[in-house]
Amino acid sequence: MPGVSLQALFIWRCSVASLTEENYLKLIYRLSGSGSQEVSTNALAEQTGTRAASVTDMLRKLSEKQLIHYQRYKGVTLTPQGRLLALQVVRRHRLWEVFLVEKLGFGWDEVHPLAEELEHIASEELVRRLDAFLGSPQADPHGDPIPRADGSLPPAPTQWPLSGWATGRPARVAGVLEDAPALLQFLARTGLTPGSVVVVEERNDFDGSLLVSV
Amino acid sequence: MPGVSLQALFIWRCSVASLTEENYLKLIYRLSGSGSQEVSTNALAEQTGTRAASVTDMLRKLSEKQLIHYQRYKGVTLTPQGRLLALQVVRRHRLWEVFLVEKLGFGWDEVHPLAEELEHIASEELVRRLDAFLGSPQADPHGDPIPRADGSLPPAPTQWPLSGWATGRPARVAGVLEDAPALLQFLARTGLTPGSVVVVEERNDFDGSLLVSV
DNA sequence: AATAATTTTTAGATAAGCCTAAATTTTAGT
DNA sequence: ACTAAAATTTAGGCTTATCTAAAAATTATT
Repeated sequence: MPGVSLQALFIWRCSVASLTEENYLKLIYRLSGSGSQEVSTNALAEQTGTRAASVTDMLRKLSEKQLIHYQRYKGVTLTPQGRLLALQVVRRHRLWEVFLVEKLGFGWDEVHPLAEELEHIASEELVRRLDAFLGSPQADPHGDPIPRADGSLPPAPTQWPLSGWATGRPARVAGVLEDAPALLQFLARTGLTPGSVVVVEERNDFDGSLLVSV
Repeated sequence: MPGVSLQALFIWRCSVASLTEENYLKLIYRLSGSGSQEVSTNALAEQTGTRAASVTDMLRKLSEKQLIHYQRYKGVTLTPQGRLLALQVVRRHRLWEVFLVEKLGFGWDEVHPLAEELEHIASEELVRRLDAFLGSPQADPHGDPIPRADGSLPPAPTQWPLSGWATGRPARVAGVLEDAPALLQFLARTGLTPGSVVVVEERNDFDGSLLVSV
């Protein structure tokens, strides 16, 4: 019987990322526009609420773990492994948001902070069962697509920014790009929720504001 | 208008405990037999999988936060605040276990590790809604009582003779009615001790004997 | 192209939670 | 009661993720 060289074996290290590392990967994914552009150290520092020096430390670490492509002073992008991890975190986040809204009756504008905590529970079995329990939803309560278990994305419904929509022509709200609680609460109060139908009444070009009827 | 002394105002500091601190409080609650006896440093070290020196560090910290009564070399007990925090963690743990079994279809024996993670999400609104969603259960899938939001405990589960229990359905041994030493030794040898979980595999009606797995 | 401004990195420090090794206190055995 | 054993604490270090301050690289301006 011929010997088999152990050098020939490779394994996937699963769940290599700490909670903090997961948050960095998720953020890099978001700021890079789903993975296309490079993300700067300062941009990450601003979004994480930390200092650039701390970000640099973490980037070196993620780079050693082969989760990002990183060269000093040049910004970062995700590797395929890093991208998959980021997408799994996003998947968990959005599934929990569906749960919180559909099953527990939370408002769609209240669930983001809770999902930020729930998303870090990495059990694949849990995610599989949660997904089935919710009926394998394609989008979260904000209208954002939920990545599949393999990291692929369901087709996004075609969407345009409301700022470019013609006045007087009805449009259905597909989602909101920001997740600042104050903004989401304001939108919820005025009825500007995903699925609602709105009409742009006036466009004020001097400051870019819109007068919208729901 | 009469002045109101600020000395008359007391507040609850909410969520004073880190994840690790919560785990210590929960463990002290359990090892103290729901708060009655003192717990030793070594007992905590054994259960947390850490060294006694690390436990001492944490005890000093919890003591400064007024969550435990602690005197060097004398063991610890929970203060009322510490006890309430521990009970809230236990409440969340057991509610999530009900969710995982009843809603996601996990086996009752698979849910503990997941609940260990979910229990640390401290949002009171989340717990309130989860409780309502589950129909305010009184006990978790193992039959353990779920503390109420105010820290009170529902009446302990009623007890039945094992001889009348359905086959295949797990049961927790509550006690033994006889005290013949030979019987108790036999039961101890086979692991049939109070607190152990058993399943009746076969019932032999001809002689009333049971085949039980522990 | 040279310099000023900005961005990013390096160097050295801190707090939480853990460690080992050594000292101390308590408990148990004679 | 006195010593041996066990339990507990103290002292000093390590790692992770953060910080500030200073140095280096890049980008922008003149």
